[in-house]
Amino acid sequence: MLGKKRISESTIHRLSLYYRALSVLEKDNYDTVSSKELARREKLTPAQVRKDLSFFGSFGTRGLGYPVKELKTQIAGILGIDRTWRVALVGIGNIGSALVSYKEFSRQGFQIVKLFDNDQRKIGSNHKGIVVSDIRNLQQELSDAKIEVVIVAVPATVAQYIVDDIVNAGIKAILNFAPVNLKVPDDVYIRHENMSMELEYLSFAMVNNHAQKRVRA
Amino acid sequence: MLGKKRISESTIHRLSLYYRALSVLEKDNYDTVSSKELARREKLTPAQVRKDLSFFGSFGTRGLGYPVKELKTQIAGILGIDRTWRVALVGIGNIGSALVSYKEFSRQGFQIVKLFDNDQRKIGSNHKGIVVSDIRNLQQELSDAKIEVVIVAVPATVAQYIVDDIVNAGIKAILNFAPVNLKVPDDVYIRHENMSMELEYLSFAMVNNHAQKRVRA
DNA sequence: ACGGCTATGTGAAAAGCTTCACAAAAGAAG
DNA sequence: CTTCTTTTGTGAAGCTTTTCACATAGCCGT
Repeated sequence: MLGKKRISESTIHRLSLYYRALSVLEKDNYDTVSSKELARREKLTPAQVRKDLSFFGSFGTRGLGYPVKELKTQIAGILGIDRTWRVALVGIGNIGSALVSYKEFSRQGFQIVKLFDNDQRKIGSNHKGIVVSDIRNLQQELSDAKIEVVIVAVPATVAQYIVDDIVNAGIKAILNFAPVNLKVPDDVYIRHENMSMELEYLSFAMVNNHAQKRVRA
Repeated sequence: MLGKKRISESTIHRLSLYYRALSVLEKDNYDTVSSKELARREKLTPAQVRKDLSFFGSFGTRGLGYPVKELKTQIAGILGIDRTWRVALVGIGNIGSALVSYKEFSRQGFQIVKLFDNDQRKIGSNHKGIVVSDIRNLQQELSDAKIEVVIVAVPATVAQYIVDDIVNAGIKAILNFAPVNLKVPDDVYIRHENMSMELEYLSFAMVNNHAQKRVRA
C-alpha cells in the first residue's frame, strides 16, 4: 500500500473484473459492496479481492464494505481508463471489422479513430464513419492522428512487418490478434489476444476426463 | 511424468504456443528443435519448455532436441485437437459473424456447424454455408446436431439465460465472449474471452510510466 | 453513548510456479 | 571404440501468488 511495489499481471486482470462488476453494481444503484460479494460475482475469494485492492490503497470501510461509485473511479484511474485513448486498427478482415463496432472498447475509453488495410477494394470504404486508409501511409497517418495504441488484426504471415512499421512510427502499445509471437523493442508494450487458446483449454479439459485435475502420462 | 499430476492452466496455454511454433517449424521442414529454440520463438525459457513437456512424457533426445513432427502430434493428442469438435455459435452479431469465418478455429479442429440468433432478419440467412437457426430451437437442435462445444457471442444482458439453456441441453464446454461472468454447474467447463482486458493492461502499463514494474499508492 | 457485529487491511503461512544446475543420454567425430 | 559436445529430464532451490486468520475500525441499534 505504501511505497513501491511490483503488481502482478493477474492483479491487473482482476482489476478489470472488479471494474466490470462495479459498473453493474452502480447501474443497479448499490452504494456499497463487500469483498465477499465482489468475489462471488467474479468467482474469486474475498481475501483475493481485498489483497488486490490493498496494493493501491485503502478504499473500504470496515464493517461496511467498499463505496461502489468511488471504488469504480479509483480502479479506472489505476487502469488508466479514466480518459480516452486514440486507437488505430490495422487489417479490416473478419476480426478487424468486428472490432470497429465492438462497443466494449469505446465504453472503456478506447476510441478507434483510424483504420488501415492493404486491399484496394477496402481502402476508401467507410466503416462506422471512418474511412479506411492505405497501409502504405501507416507511419505518417499514425503520427498525424496522434495515435497511442494500435490493434493488429492482419494475417500471421505479415504481422511482423506491420508491427515493425508501427514501432518505427513511435507507437508504444500494441494489441495483436494475429496468432504469432512478435518481436518489439523493450520499450514497446505488446499484448496478444489468442482466441484459439481458450478453446484448446476446453478441449484439453474434456479429453482429460471430467476434472482437468489429473492427467496420466 | 509418471502417475498422476495436476497440470496448471499456464502449462496448457503454453502447450498451445508450442503447438503453434511446431506448426511453423514443420512447414519450414525442420526435423528437430531444441527447447532453447522453441523458447526463443515464444519468448519463454528453455527450462520452462522442458518442464512443461516433461509433465506428459519424454519426447526429446538428449543432445539433439525434440522431433518436430512427432512432438506436434503428441501435443495435439494432449490438447485433444487430434480430432474434430462439433461447435455451435450463438449470436450472429459483430463478433459472432467474425468467428464463423475465423480460420484458426477450423485449423485446430473446431468446426462450427450450427448458428443461432434471435433476430428474425438473421434467422434463415446463410453464413459460410450454414443457415442461422432460431434460438428458440436451441436445445433441440444442439442435441440433434451432436454439438459438443458452444461459443456464446450474445449481449452481456442475455448471456446468462442463453447459457442456462445450453447447460440444459447437456453441453459440457462453453466459450463465452460476453463481458460478464456466468454461472454454470461444476461439471460444465466455461472459459471467458475478454477482449478489453488486454487493452486495459496496455493502458495500465502506459499510465504507470514505462516499466509497469513499480506503482505508487 | 456504548456494545455488538460486520467486514476491512495485512502480516504470516501455505501453495504453486519458475528457474537453476547437473547427471545422464545420445549423436558426432576421429 | 572412445572422447567430446550437446541438450534433455528433473530434483531442489528460489520466487511469486494465494489463502489464512485476526486485530482493528467503524456502523448500527438500543
